[in-house]
Amino acid sequence: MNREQELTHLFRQEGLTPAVADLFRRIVYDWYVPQRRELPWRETFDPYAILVSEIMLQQTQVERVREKYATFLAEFPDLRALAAAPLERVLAAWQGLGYNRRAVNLKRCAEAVVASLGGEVPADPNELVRLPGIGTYTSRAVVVFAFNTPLPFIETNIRSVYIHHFFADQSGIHDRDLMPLIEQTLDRDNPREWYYALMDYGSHLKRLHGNPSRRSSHHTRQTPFKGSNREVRSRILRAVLENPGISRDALEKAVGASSEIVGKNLEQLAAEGFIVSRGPGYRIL
DNA sequence: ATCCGGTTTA
DNA sequence: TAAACCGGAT
Repeated sequence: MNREQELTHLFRQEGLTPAVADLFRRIVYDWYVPQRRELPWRETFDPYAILVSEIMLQQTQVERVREKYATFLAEFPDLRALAAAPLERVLAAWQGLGYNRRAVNLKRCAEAVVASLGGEVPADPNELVRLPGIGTYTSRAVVVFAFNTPLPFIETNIRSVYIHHFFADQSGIHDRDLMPLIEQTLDRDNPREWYYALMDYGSHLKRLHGNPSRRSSHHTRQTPFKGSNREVRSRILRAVLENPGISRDALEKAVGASSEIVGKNLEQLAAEGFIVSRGPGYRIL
């Protein structure tokens, strides 16, 4: 019986005892130590840089973030720089990452921290989660990675690890059943490194075992991008970014959608703080 | 053509 | 709970 089978067996026999937790951590760390991914945001403890990386990593693969992270930080090296920057520059730096409202929210975070939190990223997840675009995952991940604080949290790679080892032949698994296991197996001596290990190992398991996270009750499939409103929206934003002051007519031509569709999206983008109508045309707020 | 993923709003 | 939100890799 190999170590993984032993883990499954022991877990079924006695539940998540300290011995089972130890064996589990050993399996994860033994895989991780020689395989550790070198990622730029793992080389800093700057809470701002870590916040930037976590926002970028929402819904976005590591390889796509890697380069943008460096150029973004070069242009906006700290919270105050980002807070003071024109939104137009921030959105331009964001192009290629997708989900542009993350960039708007990130800038708003910077403004809020500078305006009312003394310019320091809070070390308390309950403070962080009040900021725009920061939910339960990001608030805890930032605190764990920036301050090495032992807090339980879950995202897709972590989910894969726990489903693979503790729910091997089940599906429809809810996060509420995973969180206690995450809590009880947390390496309290070095939570930052432990979560790196979980994430790298989980990413590996997906390639090896066909994404165990699909067996989560939280797994969803995105509708096609082609022909979607998301596509129209991104084209509008890009057109305004590239042609400040663009007229409504030119915008409709550039986007290739009906006047009704463009108008509806323009309203939404304005309501979300992306775009303003000024003079004859449209520009970034 | 299909796959991947946190947060917010309804 | 469901639906909306992006772009690049495969």
